[in-house]
Amino acid sequence: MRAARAALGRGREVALGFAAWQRFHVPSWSEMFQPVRGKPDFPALEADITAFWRSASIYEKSLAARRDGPRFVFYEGPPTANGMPHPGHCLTRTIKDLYPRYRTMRGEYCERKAGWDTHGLPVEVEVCKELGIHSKAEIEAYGVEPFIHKCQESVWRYTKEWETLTERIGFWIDLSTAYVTYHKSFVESVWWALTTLFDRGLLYKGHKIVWWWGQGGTALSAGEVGQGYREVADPSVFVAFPLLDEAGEPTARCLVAWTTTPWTLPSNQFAAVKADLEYVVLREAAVEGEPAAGREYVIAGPLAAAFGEKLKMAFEVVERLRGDSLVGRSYLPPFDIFRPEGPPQPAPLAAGGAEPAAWRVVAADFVTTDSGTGIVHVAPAFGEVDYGVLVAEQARFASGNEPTLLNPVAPDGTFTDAFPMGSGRFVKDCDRDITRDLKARGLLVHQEQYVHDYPFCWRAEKDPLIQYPRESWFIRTSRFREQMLANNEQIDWLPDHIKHGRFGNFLETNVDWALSRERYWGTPLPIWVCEETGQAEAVPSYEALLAKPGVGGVEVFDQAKRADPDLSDDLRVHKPYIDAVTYDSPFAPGKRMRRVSEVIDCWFDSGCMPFAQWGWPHRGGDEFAAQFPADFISEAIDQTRGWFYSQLAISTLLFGAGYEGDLPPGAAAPPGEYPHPFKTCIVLGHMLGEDGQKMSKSRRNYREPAEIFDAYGADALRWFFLAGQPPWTGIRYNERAIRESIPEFLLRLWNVYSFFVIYAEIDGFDPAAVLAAPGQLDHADLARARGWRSAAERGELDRWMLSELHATAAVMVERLDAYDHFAAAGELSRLVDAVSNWFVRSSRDRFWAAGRADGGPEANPDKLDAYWTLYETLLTIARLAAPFVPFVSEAIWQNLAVAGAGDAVPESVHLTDYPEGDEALVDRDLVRRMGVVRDVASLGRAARAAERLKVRQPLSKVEVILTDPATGDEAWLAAHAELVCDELNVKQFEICREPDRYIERSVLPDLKKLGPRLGKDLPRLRKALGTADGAAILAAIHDSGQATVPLDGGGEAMLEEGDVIVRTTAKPGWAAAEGPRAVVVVAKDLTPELVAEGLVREVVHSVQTRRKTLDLEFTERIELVFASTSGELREAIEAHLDYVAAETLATTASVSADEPAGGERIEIDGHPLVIDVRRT
RNA sequence: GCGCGCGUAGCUCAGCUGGUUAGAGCGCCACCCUGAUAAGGUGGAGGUCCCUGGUUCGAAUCCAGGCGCGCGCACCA
Repeated sequence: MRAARAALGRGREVALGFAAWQRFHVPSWSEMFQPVRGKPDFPALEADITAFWRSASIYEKSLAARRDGPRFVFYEGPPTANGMPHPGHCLTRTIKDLYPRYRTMRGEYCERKAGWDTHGLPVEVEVCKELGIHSKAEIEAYGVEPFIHKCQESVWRYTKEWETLTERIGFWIDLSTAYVTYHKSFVESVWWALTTLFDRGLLYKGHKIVWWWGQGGTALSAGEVGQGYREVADPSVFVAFPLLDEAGEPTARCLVAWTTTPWTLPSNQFAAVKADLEYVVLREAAVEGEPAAGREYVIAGPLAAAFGEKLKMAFEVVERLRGDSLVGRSYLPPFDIFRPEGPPQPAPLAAGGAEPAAWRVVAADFVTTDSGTGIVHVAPAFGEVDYGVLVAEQARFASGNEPTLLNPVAPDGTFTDAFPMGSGRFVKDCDRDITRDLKARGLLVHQEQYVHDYPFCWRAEKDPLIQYPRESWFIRTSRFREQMLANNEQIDWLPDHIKHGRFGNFLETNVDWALSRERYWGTPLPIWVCEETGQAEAVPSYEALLAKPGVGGVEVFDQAKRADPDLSDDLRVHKPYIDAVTYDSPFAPGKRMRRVSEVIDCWFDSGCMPFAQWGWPHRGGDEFAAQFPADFISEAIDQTRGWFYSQLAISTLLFGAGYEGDLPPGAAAPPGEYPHPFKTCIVLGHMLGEDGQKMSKSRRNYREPAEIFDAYGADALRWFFLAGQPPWTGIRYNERAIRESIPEFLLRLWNVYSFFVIYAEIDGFDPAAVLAAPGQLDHADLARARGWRSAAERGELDRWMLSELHATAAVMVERLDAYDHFAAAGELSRLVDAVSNWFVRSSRDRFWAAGRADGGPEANPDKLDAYWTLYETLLTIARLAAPFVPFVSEAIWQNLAVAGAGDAVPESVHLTDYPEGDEALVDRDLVRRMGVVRDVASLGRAARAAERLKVRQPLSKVEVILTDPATGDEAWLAAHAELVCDELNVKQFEICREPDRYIERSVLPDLKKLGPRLGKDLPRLRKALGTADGAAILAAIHDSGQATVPLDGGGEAMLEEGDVIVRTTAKPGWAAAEGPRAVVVVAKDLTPELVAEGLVREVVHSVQTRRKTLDLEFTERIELVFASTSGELREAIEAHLDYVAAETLATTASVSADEPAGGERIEIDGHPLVIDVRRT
């Protein structure tokens, strides 16, 4: 292929193939560049580029070229492919593409291994929806084996959409070697991690109150619970607990307890008060004509008033008492399902004496007066704190007499027969009946709605979670809190407040990781238990399992495989097959080891990804060693407690001191600065819909990514993400904003590119012809071309452009190295604006000047300079822009570099080195001074506009007054008189000799300087200077070095050089405009000669318009015939006939009073004119 | 409730180590320019810089207290 292309000579054919190019380039007449269409079809262009990258394996080549470079390690946080990708994923994929691309261009070797998160509740729930089932019983009835098969299929449901998106947005990543969390190799790495934790005593089984998903029959981790909070209105009830007298009979005095979970009242075991808090006993005040109500309420003193208001009743306080005086009193619980008949029976305490084991007032520190009544209903089965009360009470009683946990709720979240009223119904659904019953029995003191956030299952959104006592497996992460915090210190977070804010806070409040899930589709917990003794051991791999003595049950999978040869071998390590594998117990002769039934939290899978993606430590030692830790990761903010945490926690626990001893024999130890798994993390904001609300399918407040790609292209979307706002602000996904970002950058760049190609063709500018060794076509490479002149030899405009170019490159590198692509994009945008609106604009004449640009005998050196400058600028911009907008950059590179130089230059812009900027070409003084010229031009246009002097009308003179003559810019500006005259269409440029005619100078104090010195006198000085003669003060400072200003109300202030700022304002009556650096005045007076010239310019403009309507080529010659009844106009045209002909490429031109047959009838400033443009 | 972030033009956002007339882009209006034109230029309209109080000669910027929005946390019993 390479040889074939070389045989074609200078590689004219473009790598994309000509047919593809024709779609966005008009058919060629050229020898150099493919002509560029003025109106690019970006989506079509991108499709062609994508095809080119794929067929030419550009991504693979970009890796191969950097194989020996330093590593840049990137981790792909695995998405789940069982849902459609949405705009948020486009953002992450854009950011994840930008930095690897950039780093690769910088010479680093950046492998990009894709990954898929495949396990867990989301998948199971999806499958259940599909099967129309919900509960675990239904899954069991359907069969675990077919269910698992469904899960495995479901995981790949939208893979195609994901792959399409990935390629379409230009995210370069290796999908073919993607890691998959359900693969055997991945699972075995996770097993190794769990075995290591188990052997170190960090994985334990605990009896705890967990957040429980009743319908799903499993506990959830803190992370999962956090995802499901929702605001709901729950019943809020105030319930009377009558205190018992010595005989065990209820009295009229009642404790008032408050709860938002009436369904926990049947399980009440204690009432808690705060020992040192004051409580009051309230009695309903007597109302005239009615007997005083007999009942008394005990409630915390500070809450009594609010309580009275709620009940809209007047109470009198009959007694005040401290909380500890209530401790030990028995009361009547709201339900008697667990309570024996008769008075409470005391049970012996460990320390001697006796007390009733339950339904007794206890003291507890967690009681507050923030809300409620200061008396807490304690149901140990359904609250972590409540459970703590029970454990503490149990410790007080003599062995065998402890209070037991009372639990009338089954694991599926329904009441058992122990509570007949709710038997078989979900607990929360019984709140209303329970409340009604309490009311009927006179125990309901008050009822209202309480709006608060309550957790629901993050996947089954209608299922509320409940706190529930359960045996569950935990990882002792809380023991590593300090180490995790220390490791966090070493991570660079963007934005940096994440480190000590969200993420740091989350680590501070770390609790043990509730790891196990009583589910089906997940990494099985690799723990086998002796059926006799209950002793357990963990198994680090399938191979280790097979090596166990007397292993059996492996054949279950083999049989299934025979029945279905398509069955994936990866399922060997999954339920239900793995559950069949048992082996001889080392703990009890003749007994078997059986696996526990649980699978694990899928977040643990993804957190193991740094090593599990290679199957380490069982295999992949070299890869892991080279790819840990990551230099860069990026995900959205919801991953703080997800993937960001799981990676850090696992890494900290596993790779802290002494991990080497836990590696299997022969496994490579990981290198690097352990144990933080990533060095830099960009935390992305959440994307919002068009209306600023959360994106939601049902609200239809965003357009599908595919539609955006089809309408505007991937580069437009990428640019919108990268240049629109810093990545961590919540991004409004706004179609209008995406559309509008095109002209301001992509199209502007394209226009310059198109301009260059058009004129390069006309002038025969052909770099490839004069470059023996083009290299990467950077400054040094171009210097070897024939006819090339160094920057020092070129004009100021060229030097200025090159200076801007190289300075911008340097800043962009500096910004991108700091992961600040937003600022880098801003620089790039400014650069493109500078090329388009100053360099090209000011250089037009040079491109249109006589002579060729081909290095031949007719060559015009200045013209050639302009081409070389623009050529270098465009190529460099293509490379600078490549990580941001990879498609357009590639299109420009293909045409400007590959089309001419063929194999002699890198085949793709993404195979070039990122420009770093050549400091030697940067001339900051020139840039500043060019800024002055641009200011003057801009002010001149403003002055014209203010007087309605249109630019086509030539004026005699422009005068400039510089605000600060000391800079020495005067002479420099005078030297650029031609440029200014050109821009402003004036005949003469002058630095004003008598500025006082046009301007006034006033003197302002430099507050920053004088503030600290004068303090309170400052306002008076400002007032004094406001009315003072500025010129006199300036003169005084100039002559004697200081000026004295008298202050109102006495005293004076002394001013020295540098204490004041001079402001220049234009006097009224002149066509003048003022800016911070200069005042520009244009002469308004018109001589007949100037008027005539103005008319001629109008005529030329009309002819050009006519050429355009006739669709003439830029170089096509014409014949011109004018006719006008206006003598003034005829004279003007006649006087400038040569000029008109030259400007309009007319071979002949004539003007007469007689109207010709053809032609267009128009009016020029009130003068009638007929123009006849004829093709030659 | 606690924590993090945010509140500046119609929209999207800069500015915020205190300093003079608070900026940019887009949108809108007017005019201009147009041999790159889905461009470009100049001007204009549009602001209680969320509120209140404090520190200071001076506050969009610092401090305190509110209010509002987004997100996170969770022993709201």
